[in-house]
Amino acid sequence: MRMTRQRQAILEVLQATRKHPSADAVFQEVRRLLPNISLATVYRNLRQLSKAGLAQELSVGGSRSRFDGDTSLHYHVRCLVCGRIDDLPLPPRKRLEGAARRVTDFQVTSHHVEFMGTCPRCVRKQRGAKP
Amino acid sequence: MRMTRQRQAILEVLQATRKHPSADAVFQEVRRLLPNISLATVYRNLRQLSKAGLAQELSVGGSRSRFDGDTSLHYHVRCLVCGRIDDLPLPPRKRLEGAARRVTDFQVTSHHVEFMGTCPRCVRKQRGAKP
DNA sequence: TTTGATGCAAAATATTTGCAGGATA
DNA sequence: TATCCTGCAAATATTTTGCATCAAA
Repeated sequence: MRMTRQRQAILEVLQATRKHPSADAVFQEVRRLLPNISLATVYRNLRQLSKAGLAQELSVGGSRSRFDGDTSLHYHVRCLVCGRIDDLPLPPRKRLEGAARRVTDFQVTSHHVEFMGTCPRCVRKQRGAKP
Repeated sequence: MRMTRQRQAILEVLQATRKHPSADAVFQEVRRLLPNISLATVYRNLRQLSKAGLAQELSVGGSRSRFDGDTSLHYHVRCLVCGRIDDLPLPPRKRLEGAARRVTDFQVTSHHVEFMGTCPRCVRKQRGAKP
């Protein structure tokens, strides 16, 4: 991966803030250093940097919302290959919220845990595809 | 809230599946019952049902991705009022992944915890706005 | 009846892609 | 120099909104 001025600048902006900016917010900030940079470049680099492990995308799983008719507190697993989401029959760790309250001044009212990995179907596909 | 045929149908679809469908997937499904329903109605209802506690939106926090220059495993708190996201200095519960593996056939490789609530600034605003 | 809800189309937002030219290793 | 990368514009994708009309309570 080439370290272009644009990529460099995006990475710097990302590492200099604690604000978890959106792509557009990164764009606005980087623009102050490189006024000609384009939003497309920011998008491309955010994705590439995330893939390379130099940044991370929050609430992974793409841009579309997913809905659940089960409103009880329960956790999810998401397949990083195909996007499939399953429920996880795991008792919720309500006590995590207590731990969170001790280290933040937010009023914490709920939490959610998402596990990530590969679903059985995609595991099989990957195994079959390699040889 | 009026229980229209559309709302009824959307709710039924949502409760009949374990697939955590996107808005469009719900639309396609509901269409089989009510061929004239519009996508806008589905969106409006998904939002309203979620607000009413009859459904829930996964990976809450809106439609835009957020990025983080800190790639270490750490948790986040999100303000449900203004969208602000803070890091949480909480030691990651790596052992959660073991618990997850015991109840799913996904290959679990990582996890993320997001707490939700209200940030101090919005708490103050709400207090000031009431009287 | 009253008023919230719908369908349609258009607008607003968010993200991705094709392509010709430019910069990095 | 060989590619990978960029900027621009156009294409997609996703979600929201205005408005006249409809239907639930």
